[in-house]
Amino acid sequence: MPKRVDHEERRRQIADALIRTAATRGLHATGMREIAAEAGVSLRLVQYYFGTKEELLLAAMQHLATQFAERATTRFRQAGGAAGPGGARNVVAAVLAEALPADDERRVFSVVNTAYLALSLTDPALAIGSLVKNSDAVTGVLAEQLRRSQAAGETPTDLNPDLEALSLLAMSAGLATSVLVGQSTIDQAQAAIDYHLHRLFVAP
Amino acid sequence: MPKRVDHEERRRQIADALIRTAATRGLHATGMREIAAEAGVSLRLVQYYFGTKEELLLAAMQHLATQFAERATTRFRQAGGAAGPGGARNVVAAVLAEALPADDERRVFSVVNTAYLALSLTDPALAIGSLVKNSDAVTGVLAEQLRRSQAAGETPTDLNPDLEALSLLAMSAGLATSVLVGQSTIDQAQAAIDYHLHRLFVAP
DNA sequence: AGCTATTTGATACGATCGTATCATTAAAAA
DNA sequence: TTTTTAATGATACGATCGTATCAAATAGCT
Repeated sequence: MPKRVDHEERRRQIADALIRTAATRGLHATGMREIAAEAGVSLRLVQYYFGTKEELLLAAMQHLATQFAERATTRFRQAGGAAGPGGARNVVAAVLAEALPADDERRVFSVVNTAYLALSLTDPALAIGSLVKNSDAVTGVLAEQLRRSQAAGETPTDLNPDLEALSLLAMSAGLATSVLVGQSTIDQAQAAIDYHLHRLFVAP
Repeated sequence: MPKRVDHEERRRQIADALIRTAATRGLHATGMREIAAEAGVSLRLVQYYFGTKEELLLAAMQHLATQFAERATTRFRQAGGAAGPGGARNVVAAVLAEALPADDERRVFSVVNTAYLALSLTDPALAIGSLVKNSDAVTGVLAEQLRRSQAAGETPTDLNPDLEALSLLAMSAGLATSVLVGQSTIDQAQAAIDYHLHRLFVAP
């Protein structure tokens, strides 16, 4: 038997290289040769693991969504999880804050995610699939947490969980791009999120 | 004296063609030849009015920002303007609703605007200039209107005008992209805006 | 050692892109 | 009618891109 290599690991490595270069040179301007150089492999190998560039783009998009989901999960677990009093606030705060480009890692995500978003609006082959499904699920989670918090008496009952969830997620996404273009600072964006958290969650 | 032509008009015409094709085929995928065909002129003429493609891209971005500002102005004037009771609400509602892709015209703006946003994040030559300045000015207007409404007793004094203005604009932008990707409908996005307007403006 | 999966190398092809360069025509104002 | 500007036409150039195609070399597992 010959050399054995984890194909998924290699694909992740190459996809990471794409994401990295796309964050600095732009997604559309990132070519196969540049990706190979960034990944430290040959152009031929990129073709070996991804037959076509479209396949690579799709895999990288999926990878980006997965990474984001993992980071969000980690963050809200570190915040104490969803159980017990104030748990709902932890979940909401974690999801909203995770979308902000607070450090280099998250900035890369925001930039490339925006690039994929723009690209998918006109390229039906990309179909945005992963990203939308992700956001859709998150919206449901937020609404559910708000309802749970309302039942626990920690959130005013006169607010609409569904509309709040939708607008909160839209707001965090909008704040992220606001920071990216330099219109507002990270602190301002975080302050806006905290401001709304204060409005949504009262003392238990 | 020879034939006289309004150069600015011609430039607008070509820039419009760029915006139109960019909304359907993508900004990066839109070539000079395609723009010329869409504008109904020769490729040579596009080169005549715009020496380089970068110049054309910048002019079209400026044009896009101008069109948006004009539409927003028209809308809030039709809503009764800023004077008198409830005027602040008119201004805020107009600005927020204008950002939503409610019809084809606004959808084109949202799509191309998103494309420019993504492009400017990695292309320093574009520098996003027009768009950011626009959003920055709008944020100031919103905050000012909220303060005025607070002074008139039509808005709760315990809310923060600056943070509200920043998050409202971020929210409308986020809602716009949410509609674009099909995650939510126009009605849901408008409902979210109305929901927050109800929270911000009470009976006089 | 031998088989096999992995990886690299060196190109080359066709297409498309932005840009440049010739020349010519159309038309309106003087 | 002359003059000047607007506009078109037909290409052509160099570059870059995704992709394909030849081949060879490397290295682990049995």
